[in-house]
Amino acid sequence: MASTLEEVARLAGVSRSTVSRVINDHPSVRPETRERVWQAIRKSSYQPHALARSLVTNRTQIIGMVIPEAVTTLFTDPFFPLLLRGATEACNTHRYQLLLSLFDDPAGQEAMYQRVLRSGYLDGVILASTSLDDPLIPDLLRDRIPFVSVGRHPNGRVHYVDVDNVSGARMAVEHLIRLGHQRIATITGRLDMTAGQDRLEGYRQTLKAHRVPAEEELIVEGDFTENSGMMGMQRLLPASPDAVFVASDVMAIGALKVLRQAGWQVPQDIALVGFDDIPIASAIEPALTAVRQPIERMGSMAVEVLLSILEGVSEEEAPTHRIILPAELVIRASCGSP
Amino acid sequence: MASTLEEVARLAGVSRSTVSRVINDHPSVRPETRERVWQAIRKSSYQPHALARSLVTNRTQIIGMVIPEAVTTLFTDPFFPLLLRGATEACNTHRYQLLLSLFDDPAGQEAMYQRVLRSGYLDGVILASTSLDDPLIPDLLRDRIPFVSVGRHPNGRVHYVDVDNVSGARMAVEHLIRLGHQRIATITGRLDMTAGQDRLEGYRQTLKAHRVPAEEELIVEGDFTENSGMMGMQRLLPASPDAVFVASDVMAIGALKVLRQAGWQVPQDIALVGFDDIPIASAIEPALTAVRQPIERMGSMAVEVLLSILEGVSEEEAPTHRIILPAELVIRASCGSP
DNA sequence: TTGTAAGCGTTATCAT
DNA sequence: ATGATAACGCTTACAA
Repeated sequence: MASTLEEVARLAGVSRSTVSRVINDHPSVRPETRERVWQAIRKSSYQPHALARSLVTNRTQIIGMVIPEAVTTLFTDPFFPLLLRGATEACNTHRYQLLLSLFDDPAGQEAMYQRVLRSGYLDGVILASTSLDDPLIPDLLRDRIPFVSVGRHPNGRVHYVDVDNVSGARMAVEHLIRLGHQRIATITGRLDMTAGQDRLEGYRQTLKAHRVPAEEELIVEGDFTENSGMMGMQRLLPASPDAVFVASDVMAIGALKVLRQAGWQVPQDIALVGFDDIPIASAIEPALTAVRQPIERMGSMAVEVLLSILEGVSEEEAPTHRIILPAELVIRASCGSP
Repeated sequence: MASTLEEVARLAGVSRSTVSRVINDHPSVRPETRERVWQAIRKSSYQPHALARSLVTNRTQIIGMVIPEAVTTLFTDPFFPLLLRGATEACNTHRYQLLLSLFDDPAGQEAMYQRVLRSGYLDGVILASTSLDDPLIPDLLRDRIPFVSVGRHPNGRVHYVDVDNVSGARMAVEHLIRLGHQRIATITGRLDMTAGQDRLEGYRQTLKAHRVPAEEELIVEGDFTENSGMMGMQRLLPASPDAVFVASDVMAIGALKVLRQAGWQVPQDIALVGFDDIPIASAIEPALTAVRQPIERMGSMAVEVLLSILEGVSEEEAPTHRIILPAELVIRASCGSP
């Protein structure tokens, strides 16, 4: 069934090398030979053995998508599916494959790193949602494994693709201020991730710019999960904010549940803005005003950037790619109208 | 950096074979030799080259997860992320890797099939949500590529893992009947998939069992997308059903939107039951009563079954694995109470 | 217990 | 333009 170069060669009455040349579109093959070889290839329904090829070319056409341990629980968040879809789309157009690695336990992560990342199976890696202190990044740098991070990273050698979290948060909070809200609270994302930090930063900047005093009791830390959104809202209630900027839609849904239970009306009693604009945002009651990030686009861009690095002519210190995509505010019902 | 067996062997003063034996835990290596070799391995931070190994063992420890073209748009449905999570989990415990293939266009699918499935990169494949007439299944059978389908398939040689769709649907409709509903409609799933067929079958069986006449105007076909749920509900309104069994939660959300717009109260004016019990089901207002399927479990089971096939001693006609996991009815607010 | 050597199916270099 | 032949890094008989 799985025929080899050798058999095709015999069938066509040429040598392995010639068949190989035909397969790889090498110019110096006489047209009639080429045709004869193609016939033999079709006849034997030959398919090159990717492994054997990779062994010599040092290219597998496979890139890894690594999502570290801590976020695995988060996988129900539509963020990852969308990211994946963008990434696979780009892979498809470039005839690359995507190997998905969800690291589940911290112990396994190191083992996985050795086994997968250093095994020669991958041409490069996309890293999603890593925390700032994730050992993966230094490891990858040390081993010179080409990778692109989805999410800003301070290290100057890390290529990344990100959304403009700071200005996204600013747009959200400015919207709330414009609507006349005074006590604007926030439920932050994980603060050991730049996305969490940046969204908080945008929140702070906006309050400052509008001379609204930042009260620490109006800032509670979440971790992007729905549950942390519920806990956060719970802790916020006593401070009686009149608006909350929630750093992710999933957390906003959690917050909404708590508000409903506590008998607060949204947006009458309190306004809510989310971040992400995942599909459910428009399905819930009231429809959620949210900062939209181009998640799919980030996935495909990450792949594009990685491939451009892989095809980089000069191994030597090429510039670090740092791509920031714009965010956008989608206004729905959860903030009411002015 | 990437050292080879050869170098380790030189460092330890033994031959390549011995190092190979140590790496592969072959028993016949003298303990002291083994120790010496391990030291050399650590010292050179040697990592076996997976490709080279695979070339000779004919095993890559990679399995593919294939999601055909038509469903790619569906990828925002939490079904797939959950399935993926289950699958990766099982892969992690068995030290396998998962290669994700989303086929985006029908044209590309054939090319992809040749390139990926027949290239020798995969030990086996998990197939998700294929339609009955997808050419992939006959192709895989012909090429004797080991695979497991997530979702029942009538071909007797297809191994599969599925949820008990018929009895799940029965539970849903029986619940509605128990609550006194008379005009029970259904928005079906894609009828070119067994999941869609089976859920409709369960609906029909139950009506029959309870001597409720099946009116064809109460049956509309959907395709599992939210949009088809909206369209389906739209078409159902004139028939004024007092309950709807919707074959997926995502469609139920679409139906809910239409009902809201039309001014129908759920559950006062009409009851709604979904299928899947994805996380949002409990987040929306009113919380959705739904048939729960163990999606993650299906993902991990599919992997387990595939691996058991791969490790199957006798290539010869082993029995076809057909695993049906139980469904469960989760009662919430969308049907009201008796 | 250990080493030698023959592959695995390609690509790539060098003659011809 | 084509064909030998040597890698690529590993496993695995077969010998010793």
